[in-house]
Amino acid sequence: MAADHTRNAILQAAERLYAERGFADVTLRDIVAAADVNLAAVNYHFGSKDELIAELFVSRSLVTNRERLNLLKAAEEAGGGRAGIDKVLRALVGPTLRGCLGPDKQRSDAARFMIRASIESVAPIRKIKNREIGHLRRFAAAMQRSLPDHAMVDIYWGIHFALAMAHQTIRDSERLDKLSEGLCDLDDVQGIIERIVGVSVMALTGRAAAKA
Amino acid sequence: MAADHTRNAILQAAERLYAERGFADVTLRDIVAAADVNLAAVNYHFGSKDELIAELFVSRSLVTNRERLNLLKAAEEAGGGRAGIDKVLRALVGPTLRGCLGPDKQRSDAARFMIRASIESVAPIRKIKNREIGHLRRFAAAMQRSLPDHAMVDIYWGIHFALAMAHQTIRDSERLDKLSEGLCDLDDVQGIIERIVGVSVMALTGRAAAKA
DNA sequence: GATAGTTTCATACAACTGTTTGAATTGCAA
DNA sequence: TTGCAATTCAAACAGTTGTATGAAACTATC
Repeated sequence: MAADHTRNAILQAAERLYAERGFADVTLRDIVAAADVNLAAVNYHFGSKDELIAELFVSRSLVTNRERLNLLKAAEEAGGGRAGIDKVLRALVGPTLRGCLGPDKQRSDAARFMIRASIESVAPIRKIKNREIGHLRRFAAAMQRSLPDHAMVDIYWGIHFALAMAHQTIRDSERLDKLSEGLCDLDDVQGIIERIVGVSVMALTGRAAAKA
Repeated sequence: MAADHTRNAILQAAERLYAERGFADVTLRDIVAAADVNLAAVNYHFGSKDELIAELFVSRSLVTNRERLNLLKAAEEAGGGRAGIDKVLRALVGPTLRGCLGPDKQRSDAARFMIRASIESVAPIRKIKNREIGHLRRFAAAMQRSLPDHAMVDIYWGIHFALAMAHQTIRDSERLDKLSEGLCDLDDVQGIIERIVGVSVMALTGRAAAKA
């Protein structure tokens, strides 16, 4: 249908503008101007501004979550139902980091949008984030299979810390870059992933991780 | 002066309201109503809404930063100019965590305000945060004295990860609580500090930390 | 107790926001 | 072509926001 054209133009323009300028100072009028559609089109196609934002965020989250679970599944199948803890953690933090870090120039609107979403915490997105707990539980279960004699409480703290490091690196890569005067190479995504996985494995097991 | 009364009433009301409801949906009119002063008083005493927010944030930050540096200084003096890495890290993450975690009921408006400030990222605060790098460098220097044969790049990553864990625990304690179904005790502030310090020390040295 | 400076107040302002409306247009099926 | 639904459009709406104004009420000094 031709109507999809308008819908997609709005989604694409919104994602780009939010990625570039943040949620706070992008108005519907900015979006419709960029998408070259009428102001009323947003409410017609999405119901409200918040639903537009939510749809953007949900669709992007689904992609990341699917990738995470695929990696986890692959790792567990390769290990006969049990994956090494480093592999589980790599499946947890890898997709997001790969999506959101790396050289600025090649960062997609989608990636920058998700970075904004994690920095700015706007109402419609905040509500959705609360539903991601079910997703994390599957990683908790996998980690328990990987470390059968660990207490669950330590596993939860392990997930929490791993996500904290990944998240903060995405959120505030600028501060680390300034603080270290460029010493910390934020374009070396694979190196960062290994660093975070390494620390997380040590946090959980008290000893160094296997190399990737 | 009697004029200070109005100023302080505004500051106090603003802090309480921002702490309770966040920056997004507290207006100047809410603040002046709670402070029982005239609408124009905010612009008269602070210049603008943003300057009011900035003043609140700066004054609260100064308190935390001073406490951090006092702890660091004390630890270094006790160690003859060099503090154990665990003590440096405890000085870095302890004050914020003690201020912002612990049982809800006893959390002050100031603490909840700072939590909001870290979650919601509003423009006037974002600008100020960029100036905190000088403060962090003093911790980097102390860590270098503590671990003289470590590369600076690892020390920067250590600071980054330690702050990441502390910050995320404050930001998203709710998610961890839900995920772990209460298993992770977020009221045990000292326990959390030791957990974060422990992981950070391991991340830096590859071995377990000394007990507090 | 008059005066000058500070502080308060009610009110208006100007701009911007997301949303709604109802008519015009388009696309498609019969 | 006709009829009907889906879509687009310009315009207005209703509400909110932070800020400015100028007069009034204070306060302290001489």
